[in-house]
This record gives sequence, structure tokens and C-alpha cells, in this order.
Amino acid sequence: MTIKEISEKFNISADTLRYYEKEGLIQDVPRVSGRRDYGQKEIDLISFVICMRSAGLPIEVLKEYLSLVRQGDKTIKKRFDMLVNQREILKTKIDEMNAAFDKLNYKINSYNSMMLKAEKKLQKANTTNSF
Amino acid sequence: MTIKEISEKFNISADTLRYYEKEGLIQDVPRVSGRRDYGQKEIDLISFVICMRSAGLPIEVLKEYLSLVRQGDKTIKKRFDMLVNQREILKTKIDEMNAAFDKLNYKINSYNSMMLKAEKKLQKANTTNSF
DNA sequence: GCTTGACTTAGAGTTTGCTCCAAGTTGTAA
DNA sequence: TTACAACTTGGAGCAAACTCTAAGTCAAGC
Repeated sequence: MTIKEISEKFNISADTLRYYEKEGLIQDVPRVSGRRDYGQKEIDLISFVICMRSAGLPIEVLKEYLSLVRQGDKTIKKRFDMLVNQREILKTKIDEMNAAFDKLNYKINSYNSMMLKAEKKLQKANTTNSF
Repeated sequence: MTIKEISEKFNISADTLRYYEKEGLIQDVPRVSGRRDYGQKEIDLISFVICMRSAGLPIEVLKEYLSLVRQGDKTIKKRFDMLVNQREILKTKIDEMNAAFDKLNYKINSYNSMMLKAEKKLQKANTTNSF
């Protein structure tokens, strides 16, 4: 697959794909007369990287993890620890986002009843604070 | 409360608090002989800003929202729309993070059984792909 | 009165992750 | 065979959100 096809498949810019390669995230991409020609192996890797990046895992962390993978079985324990660590960080972020989501929801509902009751001059909403 | 107390209360740097103020997120902070002296109003606002920032809402968006709040009731519909919009964006991000979390979990479990069965030379794990 | 430490400001610097640019190459279609 | 679009590379540029620096101010304790 060409860079354009990959870029469309994953909804990511070709520049970003080249950048990931430059950074060493996606290595040894085959070329056909100079052009990148992604195979299944690369597609699986890109899919993983994009998923993790979308969750905010830093490029540096992914780079180190993939470097460990390339170093073979002796790095399994270290990889495991990395993943567990990243899972914990991710869990914290998800909790924070859910908290913000709930707060947003609460505010939206307040605004909603505020607007519904507006013409009746019943602006009793705005209960906890003013923003 | 002093900037240091706020900084410790919210586990955020004093520099960041000053930065938010410079950016217009937290306005009209009272001073006592030049020093910031945060009151309940400011604390509520900071708490809101930090919650939203931790969920990734951009400073620009928060700034505009808070500016609308200051402009009074005529901006309620616009604020409402902003919040609904941000909620949608946040929902998408939460979904992405949950997907990554599941993937991480799956990998961690794979590594786990890999390591458990290692000495038995039963490295049949690593089922779907190699990283 | 003097030192100290925590503040103040304006503004410069840093980090992360792209995103764009310029100049050159290549396969295809007219 | 020449025009064209889509690639290639190295490197510069950019946006967001801090983070740090320098030079100055102030209240408290000695």
C-alpha cells in the first residue's frame, strides 16, 4: 500500500507517517523505486501506534517499547512493566476525563433548564456557581 | 489564599497559575500589597479550569467561554452550544482512550501468560501480532 | 537597619508533535 | 517526450502549554 492509501485508511496525514518513520517508530518500511510500500506487518504496527497515540502515549515511550520488542525475548519483563505503567497513567487520564464529562453534563443540564424556564422568568437555575 | 497555597491545594505550579491569569482565564485576582490573594470565587474558577484542562479542553476555548459568562445572560445559548460541542469532542477522546486501554490490557494479559508459561517452554502466546 | 525568602513582572526558552517547504525523482498518460 | 501528479528527502516553521530567568518588591525576623 502507498503512503496515500495508508493515510486515507487511518485518517492520518502522510507527513505524520513520514514523521513517525523518521522518529524510528515505524522502521524498515519497504520501498519500490524509492516510494514507500507498506505491507501487513507495517499496517499492524501503524494501527497499534495510532491507537496508542490517540490515547496520548508519548512517541518516546512507544519508541522505547518497540525498540525493546526488536531486542527479543529477554526484554519481555521490561516491556510488561512499561505497559502496566502506561495503563496506570491512562487509567488516571480516563478518570479525569470522565470527571470533566460529568461536570460538563451537569452544566449543560443546568443551562437547558435555565433556557426552558427563561420566558417564565424562573431563573432559579445556576445553583452551585456562576459560570 | 496565597499562590503557594493554591498551587499546593490543586497540585499545579505557581507559574501555571500566573500563566492562566496572563492568558485571561482567571481575571481580577485581588492583591494584598502586590501579592495575589485568592478568594472563594477564584478558587471555584480555578477548580473548574483545572478540571477542564485535565480533560484537554484548550485554553482558548475556556477563555472564550469565560468571556461569554462575563457578558451576561444574552450569551447563554452560545455558551450552551459551546459546552455541548466540547462534550462531544471529549466523548470521542474518552472512547479512543478506552479502546487503547482495552488493547493495553489485552497485551498485558498476553505478556502475563507468556511469562507464566515461559519456563514450561510453552510460548504459544503472542497470538495476534508480534509487538 | 539588614537579610532573607517568597513573591512580583515581562519576556525568553523549552517540549511535543506535528506541518510545511524546497528541490529533486519517478511512473503514467497525452 | 514532455507534462504532470505523486512521491522523495532534509530541514525549517509552527502551535499549545507550559517553564524558566532576571531584575525588582515587600514583610518578617534577627
